[in-house]
Amino acid sequence: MAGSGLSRELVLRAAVGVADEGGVGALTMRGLAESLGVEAMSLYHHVANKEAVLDGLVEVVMAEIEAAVAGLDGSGGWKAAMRRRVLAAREVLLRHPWAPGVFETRTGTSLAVAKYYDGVLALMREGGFDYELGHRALHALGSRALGFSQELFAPDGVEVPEDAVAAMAEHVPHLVAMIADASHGGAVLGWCDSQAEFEFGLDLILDGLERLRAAS
Amino acid sequence: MAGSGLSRELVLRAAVGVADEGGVGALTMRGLAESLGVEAMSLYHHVANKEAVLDGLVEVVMAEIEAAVAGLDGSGGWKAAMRRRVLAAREVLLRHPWAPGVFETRTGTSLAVAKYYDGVLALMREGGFDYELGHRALHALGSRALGFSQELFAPDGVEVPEDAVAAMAEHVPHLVAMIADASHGGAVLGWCDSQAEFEFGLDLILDGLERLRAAS
DNA sequence: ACCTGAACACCGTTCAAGT
DNA sequence: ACCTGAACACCGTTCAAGT
Repeated sequence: MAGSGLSRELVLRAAVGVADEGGVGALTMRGLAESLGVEAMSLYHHVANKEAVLDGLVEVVMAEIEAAVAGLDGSGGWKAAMRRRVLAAREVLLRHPWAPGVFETRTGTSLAVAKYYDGVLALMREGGFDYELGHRALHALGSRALGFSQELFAPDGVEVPEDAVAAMAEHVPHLVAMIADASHGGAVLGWCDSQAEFEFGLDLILDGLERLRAAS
Repeated sequence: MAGSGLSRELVLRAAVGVADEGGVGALTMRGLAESLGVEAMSLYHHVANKEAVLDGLVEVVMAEIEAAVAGLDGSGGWKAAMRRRVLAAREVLLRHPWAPGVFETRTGTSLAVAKYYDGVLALMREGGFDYELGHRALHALGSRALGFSQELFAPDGVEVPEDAVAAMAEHVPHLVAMIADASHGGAVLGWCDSQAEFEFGLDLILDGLERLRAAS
């Protein structure tokens, strides 16, 4: 009777909301249910278990990425098109900072992710890659094709307290000198413009691949 | 009286053993205690909490890596030396397949990891990098400097069942064609020689960096 | 000082019962 | 068909008590 109207979609949408707000650590079946105004056990009528919720999270994010990628300009050669695609995917992931961590535990089983990489491979095929180089290119890009890479320090722009840096200083003289040298730097390890760094690494790989393609 | 003689070191060594056998998922305070023939609460006299155990795990693995890297041949220029260093680190990580996942949740706070990257940066400095390019190089390498990168499919050599591949086939035509084309391939997604793929990606980045260094 | 049992506040999940 | 309360088998961790 005009009841709750719970559904798999509603559950997953709520799960994304919970994760966006508090990270995957905050995502519990009980908490998720509460955010839907329902009892925890009701969720099990729409998803098999928590693993299925996490699988669903990947699906939702991949759908957002596919939507962002769908309307993209394909001109300017494979490299330019790939660059646009990756940076569009990255923008989606930046809205869901918990997503990379979830992806890492499930790539390999997700059809949505496989489809995305299929599109990436198609783009390279059109650009003149044979399957062997395309295959290696996929591995060389790795998660960068989806717009993320492991950060070394202070992953999510976390500020490292000044005294922790001081305590480290004598053990990592080169890192300290590097920070001091950085024109854009304060004395924190979280100073990096990670977008610029991401693009640098991406271009390094794309340029390398283009060189190999041209030589093949 | 010749008692248990528990210590932080013993606890961490046992924790590595548990993780090696069953993954981090199998690592619980209660289970860890049992593997030491002790009550769970005894652990808290030697480590602050579970987070501290995970921090310690990183320390232990980094110590293994530093030991492996210490005796390495430094000849042949920065690129050759770096390649040897990264592959030596990778060998250690292959013995602890759970380690990358733990690293990803704590790089940024680990002094041991910072020290390792300090060494990597030192190597590049000696090879003629200025701090700015060295900085970018660290980000471009990312976790590859430690010997691991995100795998796209079947992360740990997990075999994807044949029927799952068949179900995917119509949605990922290029991936299917790529697999069919692969000379070394059966019809599974887990076919890759991931060591060769890792080295390909590593060399792509190292070659790109050397080009930039030489031009600078 | 180090170790322990009982207890607390959480988890995911099962099951039998409700409507 | 969908939702629920109680219960089970786990967690990490605190606390007061033992030696």
